[in-house]
Amino acid sequence: MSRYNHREVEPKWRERWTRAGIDRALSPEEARGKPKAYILEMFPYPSGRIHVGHSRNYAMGDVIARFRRANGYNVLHPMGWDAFGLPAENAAMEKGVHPKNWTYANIEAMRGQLKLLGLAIDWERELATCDPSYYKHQQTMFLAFWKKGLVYRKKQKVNWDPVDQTVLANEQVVDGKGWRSGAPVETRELEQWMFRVTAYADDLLDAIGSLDKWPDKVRLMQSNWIGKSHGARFKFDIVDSEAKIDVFTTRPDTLFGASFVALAPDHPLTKEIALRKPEVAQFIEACAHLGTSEADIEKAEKFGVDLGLKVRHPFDPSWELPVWGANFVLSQYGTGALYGCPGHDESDHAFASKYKLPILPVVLPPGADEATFSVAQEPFVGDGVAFNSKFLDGLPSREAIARAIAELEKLGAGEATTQWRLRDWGVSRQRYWGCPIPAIHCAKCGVVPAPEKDLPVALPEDVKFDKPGNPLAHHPTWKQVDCPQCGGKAERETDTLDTFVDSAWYFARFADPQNEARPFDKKLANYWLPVDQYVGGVEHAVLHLLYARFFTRAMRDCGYLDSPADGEPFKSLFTQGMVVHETYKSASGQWLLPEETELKDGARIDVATGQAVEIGAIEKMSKSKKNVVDLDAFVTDFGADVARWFVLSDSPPERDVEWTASGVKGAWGFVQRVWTLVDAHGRPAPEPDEAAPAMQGEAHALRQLAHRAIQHVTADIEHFRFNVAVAKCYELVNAIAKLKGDDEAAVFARGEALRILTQLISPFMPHLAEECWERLGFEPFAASAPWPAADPELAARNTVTLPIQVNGKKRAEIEAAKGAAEAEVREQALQHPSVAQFLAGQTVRKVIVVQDRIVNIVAN
RNA sequence: GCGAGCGUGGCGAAACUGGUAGACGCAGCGGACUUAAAAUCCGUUCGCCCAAAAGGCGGUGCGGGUUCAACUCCCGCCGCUCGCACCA
Repeated sequence: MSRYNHREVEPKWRERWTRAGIDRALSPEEARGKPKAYILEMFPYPSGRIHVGHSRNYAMGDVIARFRRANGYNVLHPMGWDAFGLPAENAAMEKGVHPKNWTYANIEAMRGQLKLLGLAIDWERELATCDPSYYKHQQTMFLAFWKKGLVYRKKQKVNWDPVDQTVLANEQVVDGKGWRSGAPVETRELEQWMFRVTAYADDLLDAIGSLDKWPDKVRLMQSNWIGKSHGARFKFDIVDSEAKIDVFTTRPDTLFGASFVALAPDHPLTKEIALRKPEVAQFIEACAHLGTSEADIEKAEKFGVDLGLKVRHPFDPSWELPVWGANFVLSQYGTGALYGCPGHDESDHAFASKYKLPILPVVLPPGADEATFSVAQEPFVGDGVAFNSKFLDGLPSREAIARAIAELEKLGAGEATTQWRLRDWGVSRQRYWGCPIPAIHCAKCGVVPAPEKDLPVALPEDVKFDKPGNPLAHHPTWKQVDCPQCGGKAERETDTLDTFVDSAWYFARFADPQNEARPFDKKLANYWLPVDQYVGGVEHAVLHLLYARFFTRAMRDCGYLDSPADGEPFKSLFTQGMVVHETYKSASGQWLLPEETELKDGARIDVATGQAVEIGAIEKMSKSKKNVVDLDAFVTDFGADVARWFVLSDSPPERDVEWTASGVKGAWGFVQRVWTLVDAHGRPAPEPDEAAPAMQGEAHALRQLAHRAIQHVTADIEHFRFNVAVAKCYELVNAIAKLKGDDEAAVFARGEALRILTQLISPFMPHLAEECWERLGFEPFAASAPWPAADPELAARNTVTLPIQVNGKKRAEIEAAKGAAEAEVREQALQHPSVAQFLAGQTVRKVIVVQDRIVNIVAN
């Protein structure tokens, strides 16, 4: 009897796998007709070290990758590093390390840690986005996009992060704060590089419908983000002026309920009037001081100022409406101006109530009475029937909208339009540690592309981080260059690309990561894409996934790839839950690592001081709260398999799992138990196709259970029900342990069950599986063995236990042949003694027999 | 405010298209082995009634409904989580 020693076993098998090269993805030619499966986990940012919390994401992808491989797929399961980004520069400033050295040292450390997990990854395809051999191609594509009109420059108000000293995309502003720094965002006007994401707005929205293997939640979030609304855009003529005010509305049917027009504080007209009207200038000033955080918005009252202008109603030139500046009008949405219809819009109602503007009802809710219906207290925002609206009267809202638009078009005042919430993606970042934008500014020629032969435009390495701002711009010589057009003195663009650009196409690069001439070979990309299974956190539901969808379309339209033709990079997406852990705080208020505490007499104490520890919320493992469990130490103590098994076993994969000592203990115990059983069996297991000796009783029952387990676990892995698959494995182990005896039948059944168990746990605990595989007399690898096939006859049930209910309450059980005739089952049920007892003195009204399921007798 | 999801034992959770609620794990309890502990193994565990067994009653956040049958479907509440946030 030998105890399972993971410290020897795990490294041994990893070494053998590597030597045999079993994790290498085959070329399309080598694959010879095998179907392909591209399994990918969102690649990590090399922040320093990996903790067990990170492992869940990779463990899930690895289960799928190994499962697909066992099922005969040519699997691509690569790993890379999202390696550009601010933390490297912060480290440079804090510790004086060069971002490059810091990043590569982290990659080195994290690669070693990831390898400890025994992931079936094709490491030959590893890439880092900060490597010039990677970003060179990104620059090439940037130029191609530029040529195609998908890249442009625009002077724009931008979100400026005062702490990180850089521009942020709208998507990176969370509650008015920088997503990374947490500092309140300011606005600045800057010349920006933009990606024309809106060129694909319609397609990006429509295609969401075809992403049936994405979580509904993510699809909804993307739809909302893109935010398409249909409506009308039209002009109001300003009284005593040639000028007009352009507005957007989704409800032109309520035009006869208009009582004012409102402009955004930074609308050009508002600003113009502010020059001569101090109260308007004051209003603008007041708006600028309003915070944009959640709390601020909630308590921000609507306010405005009368601009002193009048406009004519498009349907009735004699009807004049006042023009106001209002704080609730957004300059970035629509035209930055709207007409207020207080009767049928919440904001307009609040505004009109405050400033005593007319509130007119023009839409009658279904069932309401025209004579008594009022909107004085509450606006009605739903659909109904137009009234008080001249030629619209009597039309249902939908028709009234169409009719109103037709009228606006006839008058030449406006037209139907579509409005998007989605805006183009500003990608300029005033940082050093990012992909340089391959453009040159020439005083004579303007902004010109860097010549393709000069790519990559590489980052200089001799940079200083001694002052705030962009070190590239401060570099003494780097930006000096000759204009490729006129040959005169010119300057390089010093902005770098948002790191979300790097991650918007890395999955395509994995198809052909060593290609020097091109981003990737078209044929290879066509072969591997789309990613069949993508696994990552929900936090990327909008940003990364939207950008990747945009990029794939842009790459397709610039001729880099043909497939996926629909431009969808990720066929199936799974968003996994986090690993959470209790947080601990010392008496002095410092966060403590779990290992800095211990349980003593049921209370948790600080090891250093012996004082009680304050136990905080159970949160996502994070460095800042120190509620992390280091991977290396854990693997040394318990092994990678225990970590993998545990993070997949306790909770459904989409839900968070709490890392607990007892859970670890359970997984550890299971590993030992499996090994003990295999080891104790002490002889080779039968080959999968070996004929079984005749048997009945417990041995036969074990065979049945094992073959059913194959069916269950197979379906569970397919459907991402890892926790249920794990439970089935426990069940199988319990059954194997129960079967005693050393006769031929028992030995066969046990050996077969152990072989099946080994194969079923192999995607989850690959090291243990190999050790068992070898002990059972197989070679070379459990990891390369075909997935076990269930014998349909064994897995099938020939008898079923049927519950018998009387009036919906279970009273008895009977054994019946599977598929037994209804009449037979019915008789058996009615005659059952405990059923008869309940039927005494009652009349049977009805007997419901659901085949192989249940019998219900209705009596009274 | 709008939208989505969730709510099941002491805990994490199972339950396929409505068909035996609580699989499996943790913790607990009892036992075996041990001088003892750890480890391991075996048994047991939703609550209530009954001395116990047999058995019965109740039970999936709350209140109603549909159905022979509801964790599952419908209506109305309550609570939690996430996303969006003055989008005209």
